[in-house]
Amino acid sequence: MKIAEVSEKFGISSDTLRYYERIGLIWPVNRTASGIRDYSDLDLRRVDFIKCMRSAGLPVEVLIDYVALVQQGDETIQARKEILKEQRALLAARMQEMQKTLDILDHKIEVYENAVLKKEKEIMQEQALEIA
Amino acid sequence: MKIAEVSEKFGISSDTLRYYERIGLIWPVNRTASGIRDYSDLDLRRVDFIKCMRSAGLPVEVLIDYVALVQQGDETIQARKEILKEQRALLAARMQEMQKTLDILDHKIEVYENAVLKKEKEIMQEQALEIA
DNA sequence: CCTTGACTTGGAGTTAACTCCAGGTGATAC
DNA sequence: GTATCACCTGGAGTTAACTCCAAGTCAAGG
Repeated sequence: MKIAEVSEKFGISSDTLRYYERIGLIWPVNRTASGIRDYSDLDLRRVDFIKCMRSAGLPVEVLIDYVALVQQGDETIQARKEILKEQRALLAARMQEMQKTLDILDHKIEVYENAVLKKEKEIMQEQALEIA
Repeated sequence: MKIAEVSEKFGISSDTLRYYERIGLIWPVNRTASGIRDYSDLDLRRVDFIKCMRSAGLPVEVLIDYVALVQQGDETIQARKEILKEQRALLAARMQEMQKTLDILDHKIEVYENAVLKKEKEIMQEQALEIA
């Protein structure tokens, strides 16, 4: 699969895909004889993983470290697990913050809703007075 | 309340508080005769609101627009509600993305956990062989 | 065969959101 | 009263994460 197809498939620009590879966020992708990237199924799964992690806000730097550990083999399993656990905790904390904000937004929207309804009612009564 | 105290209370730097005021993210704060900011209770509630919205990732630019509408009075209630509803939807979508990532992280952590346990077991068996 | 278009690289530019700095003023501690 | 400290402003600098650009190479269509 060529870079433009991968870009299309995941909604990530070709520039970003090359950037990710350059900084070590995804493994080096196989090339055709003329040097053009040819993404394998494994490459696609790696892109998908990084896309998922990035979409949740995990920092690029942390993910680079993680990928480097994966490349170093089985000896780093413990270290990888620790990274994921830490990022999992941070993510859960962010989500809790966001839930708090969501609740406040819902409350404010409801208050505004009531304010709008009240105003409409007043206007209707004014119109009723005009007709009377 | 002086800026350093507000900074302490909310965990927002004085620089950021001044920056927020400068760009219109929070209302102008009352000053003492010599020009020093003196945050009122209302100011504190505004800071708290902005802190909450920012912590959930609502863009500064959107919040500036929202605050400007609040300052324009009751005529803008409908427009304000629309902004909040849109941001609420975006926030919920981000949270869903993050939940997906959280699930994947939990799965991976579990896989790593099992890998670590398996390795420990192998080592124990080796030790048992040595002793035997 | 030649043009068009997708690909390549290294490096520069952009964006959002702060964060820091220099230079200056007023208030407080000793 | 003087030294230190928090505060002020306008503007410059930083950081993360892309995003764009110039200049060059290769492959396929007409």
